[in-house]
Amino acid sequence: MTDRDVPADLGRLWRIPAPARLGRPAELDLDRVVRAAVDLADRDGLEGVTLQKVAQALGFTKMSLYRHVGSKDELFELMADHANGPAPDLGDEGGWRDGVRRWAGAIRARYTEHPWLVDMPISGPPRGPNAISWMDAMLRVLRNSGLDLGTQVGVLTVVSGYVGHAMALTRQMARGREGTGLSQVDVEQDYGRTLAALVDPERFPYAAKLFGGDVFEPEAGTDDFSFGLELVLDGVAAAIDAVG
Amino acid sequence: MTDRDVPADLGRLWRIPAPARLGRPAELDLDRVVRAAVDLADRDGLEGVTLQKVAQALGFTKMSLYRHVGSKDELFELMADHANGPAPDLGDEGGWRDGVRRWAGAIRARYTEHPWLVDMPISGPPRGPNAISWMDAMLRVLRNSGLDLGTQVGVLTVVSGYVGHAMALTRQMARGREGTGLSQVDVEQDYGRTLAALVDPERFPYAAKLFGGDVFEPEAGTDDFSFGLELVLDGVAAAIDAVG
DNA sequence: TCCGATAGTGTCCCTAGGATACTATCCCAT
DNA sequence: ATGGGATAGTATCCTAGGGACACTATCGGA
Repeated sequence: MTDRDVPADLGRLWRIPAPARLGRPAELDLDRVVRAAVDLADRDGLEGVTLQKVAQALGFTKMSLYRHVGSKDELFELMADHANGPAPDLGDEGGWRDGVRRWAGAIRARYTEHPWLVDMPISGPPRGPNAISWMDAMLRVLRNSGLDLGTQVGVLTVVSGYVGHAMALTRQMARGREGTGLSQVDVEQDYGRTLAALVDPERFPYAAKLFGGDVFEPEAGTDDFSFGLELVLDGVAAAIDAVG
Repeated sequence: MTDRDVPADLGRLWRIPAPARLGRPAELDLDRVVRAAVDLADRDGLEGVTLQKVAQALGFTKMSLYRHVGSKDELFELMADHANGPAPDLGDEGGWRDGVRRWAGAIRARYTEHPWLVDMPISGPPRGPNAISWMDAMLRVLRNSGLDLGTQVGVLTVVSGYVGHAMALTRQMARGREGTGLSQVDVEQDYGRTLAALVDPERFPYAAKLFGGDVFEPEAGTDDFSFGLELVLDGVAAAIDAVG
């Protein structure tokens, strides 16, 4: 029940204050380290984050960071939780479907602010306080849906998985020809055309039809993100109907 | 239409034979390199794949690999396409829903054979021949669904995203306490209990209810994978109904 | 037979994460 | 006030990885 035997990294994630405060007081603190790392990632991407550079940005040496962070992987987890931030208040208007939509939109906005979040190696189920706050927000939205808790977690998994995956795809599309001044539309077009040259209609008839067609040509691109989200929401609706 | 101006890495992905065959013939070839790398990853995970070790496994020097592979990232892409393998024949029994179910099960099996696939940084939309074959298989399954091509691609995105994300979660759960002889159930239980100590009911009432309850206690664990998949399938069904 | 293209090698460099032993600093009890 | 001990930050070193580059070895064709 208490903080006893919480592993050190979890303690830092939750900012549990160290019990003793003896000796020389720290100039640096965890949040400064994490913030510096997040700033770096915002500018240069996840690859751009090295202990060296983080320390440099703070005016300390690389090794001093290890006083506050157990390893680079731990720093990554801290960065992710920081960048996710606490979930916003989603309000109560419109029932569960609107609520989930708002939840998805809100977390999508975070991904947009911090695109490197999608590059983050998935480090298991949510552990940090902010991750938990997003979880809490979703469970709140679903509280009157009639679904049992386990199922609500299942819905959470599917929805957050969808958002993450959709963002990753968008991101990597945009990243492909990064230096070049090509737009998203250009990249998709280029993608479609290049593959059209490679995909043999004998071998892959259906895919060939896709690349041969104009799906990847500039058009009134229906909002892919919304499409997938509404599809998932329809699935949730079915689950709720089934429970009645 | 021809192979002209296909980038070198794509050419290698599709195994387009080099136009000229002058000079000293190669002892090594792309497939041997890729296979060795995949074997290594199967044994030691993605982290265990270094150019050094791949070369060593083949009895060559590290730098010789660069004759066949442009960079480590390219090797990763080649590995992924190789590990995915060509999609199996999914048959025609049972309509689209059974078909998609089989598709998901089949690709899930590949993830199980090559768990490191989920660690692979998402490198954008499918580019390799095997990735295309999975795409083709899904489009084939959906060919009589009444959905237009763009929507079919949307369904593909959602389904494959779901499978990937679900596998990643499962994997990282299992990975958490790897050396320890704990079972999946133990890990989930430990996770739930640890977080129960951290999640304050005032701050996160709904999440606290979750961790305070017995959702993460050993029980007849409903199959999480199937649950999410059926939810997604219900969403697809709704999309198909909407089109009529 | 030898020229030139290609395959594979040896060596070097840079960067990264991290271990370890050190010095500097400050609180607290005497 | 003061010195001992705990803590913060530093200097130095190591290992490993990716990759550049110049080199040698080996073959096919004119």
